Amino acid sequence: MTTSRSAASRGSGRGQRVTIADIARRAGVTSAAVSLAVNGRPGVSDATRARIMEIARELDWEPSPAARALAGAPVLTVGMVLARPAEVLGNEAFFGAFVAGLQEVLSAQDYSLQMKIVDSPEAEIDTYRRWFGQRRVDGVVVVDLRADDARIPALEELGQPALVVGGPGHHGSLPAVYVDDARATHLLVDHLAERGHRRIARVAGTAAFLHTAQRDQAFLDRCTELGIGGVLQDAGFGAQDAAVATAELLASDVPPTAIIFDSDEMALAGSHVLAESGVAVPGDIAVASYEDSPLARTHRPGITAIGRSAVEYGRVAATRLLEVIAAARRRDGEPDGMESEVRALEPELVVRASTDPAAQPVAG
Amino acid sequence: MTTSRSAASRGSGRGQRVTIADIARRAGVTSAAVSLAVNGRPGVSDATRARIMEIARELDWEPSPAARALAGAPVLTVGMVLARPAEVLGNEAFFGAFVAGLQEVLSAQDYSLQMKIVDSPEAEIDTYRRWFGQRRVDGVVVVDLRADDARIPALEELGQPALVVGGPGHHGSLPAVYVDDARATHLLVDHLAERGHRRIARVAGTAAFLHTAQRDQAFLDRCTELGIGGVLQDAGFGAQDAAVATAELLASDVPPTAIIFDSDEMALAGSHVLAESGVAVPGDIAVASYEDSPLARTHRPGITAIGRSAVEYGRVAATRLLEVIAAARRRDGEPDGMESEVRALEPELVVRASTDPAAQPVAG
DNA sequence: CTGAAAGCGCTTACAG
DNA sequence: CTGAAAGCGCTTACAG
Repeated sequence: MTTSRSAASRGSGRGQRVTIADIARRAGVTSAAVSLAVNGRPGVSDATRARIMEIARELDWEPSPAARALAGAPVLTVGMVLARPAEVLGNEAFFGAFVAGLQEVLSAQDYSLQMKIVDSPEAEIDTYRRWFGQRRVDGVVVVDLRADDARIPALEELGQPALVVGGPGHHGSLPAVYVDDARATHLLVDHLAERGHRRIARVAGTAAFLHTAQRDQAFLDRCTELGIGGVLQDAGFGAQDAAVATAELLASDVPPTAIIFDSDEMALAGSHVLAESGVAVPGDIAVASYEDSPLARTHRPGITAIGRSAVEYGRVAATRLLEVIAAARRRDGEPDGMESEVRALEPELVVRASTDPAAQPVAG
Repeated sequence: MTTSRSAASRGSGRGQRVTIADIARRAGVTSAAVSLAVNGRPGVSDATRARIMEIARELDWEPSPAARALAGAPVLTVGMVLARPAEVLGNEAFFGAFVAGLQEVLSAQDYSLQMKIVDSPEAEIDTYRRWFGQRRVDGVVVVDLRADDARIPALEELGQPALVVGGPGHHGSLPAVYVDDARATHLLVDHLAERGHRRIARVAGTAAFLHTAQRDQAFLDRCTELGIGGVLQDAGFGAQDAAVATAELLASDVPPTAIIFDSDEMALAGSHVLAESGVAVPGDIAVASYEDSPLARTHRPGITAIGRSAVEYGRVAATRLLEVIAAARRRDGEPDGMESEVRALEPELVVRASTDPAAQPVAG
């Protein structure tokens, strides 16, 4: 510590940082002019703007996000907090794919995703409060929506940009995007009914989540409408539970002739149980899934599934959240009405051999 | 816009933010004293420190990350950039699990993960440059290590905390954590050899990644040592390619009696092909995987795999990076020697019925 | 269209 | 152990 470098090592970094002051000096203008120029705001002539931009490029200037944030500009970060154990998330195909889709859109707009894992919904709400209090994020995306979710009123009260993934309903006045699960359920049940099934089971995921309840309801309703027997089998979480649920269905007095699973992971696990028990798919029992994946596709027989990818879901969510953030910034506190708009993703059915032997050419 | 709120709406936020100045006023000290107190630094008496902390809590004070960062404190964020398409990432079980593990450790230390998807290694390097230039991150984790990876020298030159996931070798002077792939390969090959296999195939993933090459080498070497026939079959990416590779192996003149796949996704896809072709597992051909997952476990027969979970890998990586960041901060520019230390995760073999019929009780 | 200034909320030497 | 001040790098009214 013999050399003096107090000025450099204090403050923000390595010392040789180039700032708008440097650019201003070179351009013979004030730093305010530089700020206006680089942010594309009116207030400088085209000529000086061009000169300033050129110098900024020459000097390899990078704006300081900290300084910008401190001065009140957006921090270009959106947050997502997950109240589930890491192990569980890691096993969910949905999670990685959804995040990847979010990232793709956010990165393209120079936005970052900030994630945090907590262990309770209370801790999740607390995190939102702190994040917005600290101005750490410009907005948040809320996943794993539940019925009467405590996070919704908390977020409404905070009055900050938030996008709910899930619904419809139970997202209060917040904007939301969701896959139309009722529609997806109809697609699945109708397809099976058309193929002659009269006794269909649904192996359902975690009951706490709203979409699970919605699928349950739609499933039962549709079965009633079509006059076919619908069986509901709860299966908690993941592959293990789905395997158990499938075994239970097999053991019942009158097993179903078709099973719809809540995810590809569950469908695969269930299929393994069927195969092990010598049950032919789809000959004895047909199999379908609410979620598609490469594994569902390469499985033999290929598994009929709802084809809305989680990646696409992530993209739509990110796009919508960015809109909400932009709107909030524009009105700066005044409500605006249209930002609570809800957007639904239309599900599509991908028919494969697990429900239709003709769907998959032998040389596939 | 009739009400005046210029002072409030300018600057950082909603106006009613509580700052260390507010605390200082209430406590009858300067804001400098507050700063020292809340950061646990010496310079204030225990009594005033306690009083300050109490007031901070009462006022519900939250430090401003922007202000801290601008004043030179760590930004409590680590970055990870991925040069792969979102779709590919989304399908990788490894990705989600690894991120979940990272998150778990980082969140506990109040650190955030910042991710970005780019479309080339050059863009990745550029992102590192900008992130550190902007002081957006305190460190980065580098994944998908390649042989002679251009990112390594770039990061070395930047001289900022970085942790390489992968190796050994090819990570230059940077600290690294890796799963010992040579060891994992021995575990797999030896296990198969012990069970009498004399012709083993390896279905390998993307050739560009270092660990693929290392597994190739270790595989060939070990086969030679044990005097058994080793077949290498390249399979590019994911389920589809693995299915094709497996079909090709089946079509060869003398098919192997065992196949080792690079990931659980590939092993599952390959198993589907085997099942479809009427090949008994493990009777005709045994199957093993370098990566475990719930699906590999519930598959029938359960798939023998290397049991080091990606979640755990993420945890170790985060822990190590945090150490490196702390060390860098302590020495403030002076090299320190021990932070380039490399840490290896010891792989474990989980034997299941895909290689050993006795391994899985029928009533599993 | 341009200049000069205040302010965002902290941290960190430097004097007392 | 405590006070007073400078500085981090921006943005945003406000005057000219």
